[in-house]
Amino acid sequence: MREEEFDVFAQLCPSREMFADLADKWSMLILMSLAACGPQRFSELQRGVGGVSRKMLTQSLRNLERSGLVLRTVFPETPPRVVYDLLPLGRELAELLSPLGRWTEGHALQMLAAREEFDAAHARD
Amino acid sequence: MREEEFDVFAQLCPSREMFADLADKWSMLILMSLAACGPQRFSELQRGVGGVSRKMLTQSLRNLERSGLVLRTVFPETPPRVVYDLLPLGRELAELLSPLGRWTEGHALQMLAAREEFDAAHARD
DNA sequence: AGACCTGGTCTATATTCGAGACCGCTCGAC
DNA sequence: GTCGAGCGGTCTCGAATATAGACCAGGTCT
Repeated sequence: MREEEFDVFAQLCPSREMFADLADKWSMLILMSLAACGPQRFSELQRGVGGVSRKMLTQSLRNLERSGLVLRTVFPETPPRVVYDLLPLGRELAELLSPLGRWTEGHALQMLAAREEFDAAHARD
Repeated sequence: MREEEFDVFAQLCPSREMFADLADKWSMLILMSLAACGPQRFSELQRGVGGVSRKMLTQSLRNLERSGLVLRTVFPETPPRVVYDLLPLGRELAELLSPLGRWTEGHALQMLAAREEFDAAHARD
């Protein structure tokens, strides 16, 4: 029993909603950065994940925090420090995500070549 | 040598551009569907990937085709059939993606619970 | 004192998405 | 033969979303 309970391919399945939230450029890069560089504060993450705006960083982090993947800790020093770290659930996920990043880096050239070929073939129309 | 050549975290790196294209709900689900159910025609994919519009399906498939991940074949029968299948590059990627889908299905409940807890904690403000 | 870093929020604009109409073609039912 | 449906798309429109950048109240550095 409980096989087939959840299905990411089904539009109305809760797991699909979760998948749609996680299958996002910034969320994935944030988790990968936390996995690769350890706990980081807000501005470290912003520098680590090149090109992310403060708004999207805040938004994605809140989402990850809400889903129990990331822990946000405020150290009440002066000035206060805010540090983000992976929770066990987030670490599990990040371990599936990191290979994806490495694969992309390793195959970027092949994909770029395919794109040029495709574009050349379709320019002749 | 050639270590550090590509870096998905760098905003201007070609691999990051590729990553941004692939780290997309529909592209990932399409690759996963092709990996799980084998070659499929356009309308089969549309039914398989619940909730995708024809527009986004076309767009994502073109993108995957352009990057050399997916092969589009038109069988000149009457009426013509259009079949999409994974190329080796796409199959490699799909093999990293599928675990992600299964993980999401397996941990959806935990994440939903975390969300409820988070929302409850922040409603008391 | 003036400039910068911190962790954000807010707004205005640009981009993207989803819903649905439309298309020409072919098939099966009536 | 004609009505409706399925095929593989394209086009358009309004709504949702992303990006860029200003702003903020503190504290630190020079």
